[in-house]
Amino acid sequence: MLSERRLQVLRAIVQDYVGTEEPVGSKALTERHNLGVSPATVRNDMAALEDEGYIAQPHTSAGRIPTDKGYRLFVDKLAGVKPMTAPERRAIQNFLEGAVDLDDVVARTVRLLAQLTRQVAVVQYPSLTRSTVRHVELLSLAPARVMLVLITDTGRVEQRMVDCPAPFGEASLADLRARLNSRVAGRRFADVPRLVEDLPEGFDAEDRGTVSTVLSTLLETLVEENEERLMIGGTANLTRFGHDFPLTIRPVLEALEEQVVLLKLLGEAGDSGMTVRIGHENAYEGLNSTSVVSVGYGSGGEAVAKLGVVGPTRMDYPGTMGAVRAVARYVGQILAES
Amino acid sequence: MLSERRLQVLRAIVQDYVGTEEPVGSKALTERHNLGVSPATVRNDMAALEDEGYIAQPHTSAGRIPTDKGYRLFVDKLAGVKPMTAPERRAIQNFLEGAVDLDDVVARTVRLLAQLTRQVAVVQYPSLTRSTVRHVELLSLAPARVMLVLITDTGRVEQRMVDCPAPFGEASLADLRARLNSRVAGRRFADVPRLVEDLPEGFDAEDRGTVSTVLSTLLETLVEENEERLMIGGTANLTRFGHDFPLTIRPVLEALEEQVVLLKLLGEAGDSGMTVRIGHENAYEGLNSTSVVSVGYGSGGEAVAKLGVVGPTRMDYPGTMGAVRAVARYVGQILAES
DNA sequence: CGTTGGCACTCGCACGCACAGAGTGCCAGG
DNA sequence: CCTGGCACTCTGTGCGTGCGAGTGCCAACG
Repeated sequence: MLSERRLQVLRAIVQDYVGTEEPVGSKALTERHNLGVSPATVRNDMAALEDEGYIAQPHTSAGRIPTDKGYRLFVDKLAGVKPMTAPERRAIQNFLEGAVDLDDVVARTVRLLAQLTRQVAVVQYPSLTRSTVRHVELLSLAPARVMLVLITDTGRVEQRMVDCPAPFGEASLADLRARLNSRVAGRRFADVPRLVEDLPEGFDAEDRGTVSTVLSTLLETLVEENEERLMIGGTANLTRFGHDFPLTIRPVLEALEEQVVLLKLLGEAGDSGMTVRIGHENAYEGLNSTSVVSVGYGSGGEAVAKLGVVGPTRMDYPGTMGAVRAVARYVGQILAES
Repeated sequence: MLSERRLQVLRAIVQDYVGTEEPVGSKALTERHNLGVSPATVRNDMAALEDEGYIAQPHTSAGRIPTDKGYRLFVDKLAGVKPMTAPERRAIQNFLEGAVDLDDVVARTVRLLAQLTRQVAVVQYPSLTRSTVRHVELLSLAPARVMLVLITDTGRVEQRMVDCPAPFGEASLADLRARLNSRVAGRRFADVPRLVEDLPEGFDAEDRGTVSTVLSTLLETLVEENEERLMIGGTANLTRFGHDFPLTIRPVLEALEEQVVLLKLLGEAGDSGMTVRIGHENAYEGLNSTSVVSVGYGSGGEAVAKLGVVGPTRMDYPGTMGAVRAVARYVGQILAES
């Protein structure tokens, strides 16, 4: 177990390194933080910290920089979440309240997060799984062609074409529309399959095929759209990454283009509370020199999607976590209102 | 006017520089291209080309590199469009045909373009202005709350909430839905305002306010959605930009995040045929060291939107133009089929 | 007059080297 | 356990040098 002072030294190292981006030495430490001990003592502590794997030196006789393990300890034990100031909170709220629709909410959230944290922001669209159906609309475009429109309680709209096995009259269509909505409106997506299971039985034999086709398309939509979409922004902040550009930045850009990777990244994060994944804790190799701070957000008490930021492991964790948490909270409010 | 040989020299310089990324000298030129003259002669020609502003030297006694003006001449007079090979064309077609909906078509197009050109791809969603209305759907969510869903012939769906000034019965809603669709279904967006102008007159006084509100929301949607959206991809290719990273890449990333800038960029390009904007020809300052190759694409004969790539001025123009043209052509086909 | 070979000149760049500065590890003493 | 001192190890930087690529100019040639 590390002594109290050694933890303080680690904290000081992380703070200084995040600020200066340069390896920090024993002398500089004692000058900038009044630890009450001499550089020599700090050197001993640093040697111990290095033995434990919390810090490392890039080359012999250079200062120390935190390792992933060091950051981990810092985040878990040494740093709190820095709350936003009142003016900042007000600014966030104002900015988000200007949104006109769901797309706009997401877009504004991305901009906001990127600006506050000066890093790359990632925001997942509110998930369908936990959402409820507001309305299902069926439109006849041709005798054997129906358009299915699904409207969710988060204001999202999905549409699908359905090619029917047989012509389908307007009357039958209206009938189906009515029965379908009476069963699923207001219900959770997860419950829909069970609720519509026996629906075809109420129809004439000739229409039954079409009804089944429409229903299976609906179910498909529910599942498929679970492969959720997301929006990213603030990629220009990647230029503040480090000195050795191309090599560091390229894999990150590639990861950001792969929605699958990002979704997995967010998905792996815990469902409740804020998650911080540091460096090699990220499964995806390209993100080994980045940290991901993510948190769930949602309209009610429970989370329907996640948002977060991707930045260098050398980041201001307390500040970033504060910003992420605050934004998530206010987005939740906005979604609940609309 | 430049002699034939001098143009050949310019062409050779551009080709070599694009390939090697290094200033090209007179000796190397005569070796790699058999111009039939000696280095000394080429030197004279190069001096002349430099006087005219087509090429420049980074520092005294280095080779020459093309200027924006040089690239311009190259593109206009010296280079054709390199057609895609048959296998490439087949690959493009296969890849695009796998798309399941409009979003997917656009997403695939972006990926494809980025991969083919190894540059940043930008694809505009098919524009609404020139599209036609397939269907307008009205849904009653609450007594005084209607949801308006607009479906276009390109398969795009837009929805809007409408708060009615007075409760609006199901019967009136069905009536409005029917009349509205009989007037606008299949018509061009541009014609819609004229077509619905006198629609409120056919309704009871108590409903007239609501009808007007719905109609004006519809018109708003048509206009607003003209601020079209776009999708970008292949940003990882920015890492192949040049040697002096952060400075070059940052403004480009910033520009790419500003949809407004990109839309303006595409909008400024000519409506028909391919447009190439080189370096300082781009109005936006951040893109002064990039070239933009864009072209319109559309489902019928006429263009409904644009797509293109953004890359360093030092790019393979014939190849890039070939890829852009081919992709635009096949996307048009796909859109026409669906 | 255009083309050519020759020649002197100019830079940028890589290399070697020495030096200062920062930081460490270790040790002996308080 | 803390502290001051000391020797050691690196890296980054500045400077001088030599090399090579490339240019511009000029005189000669067809």
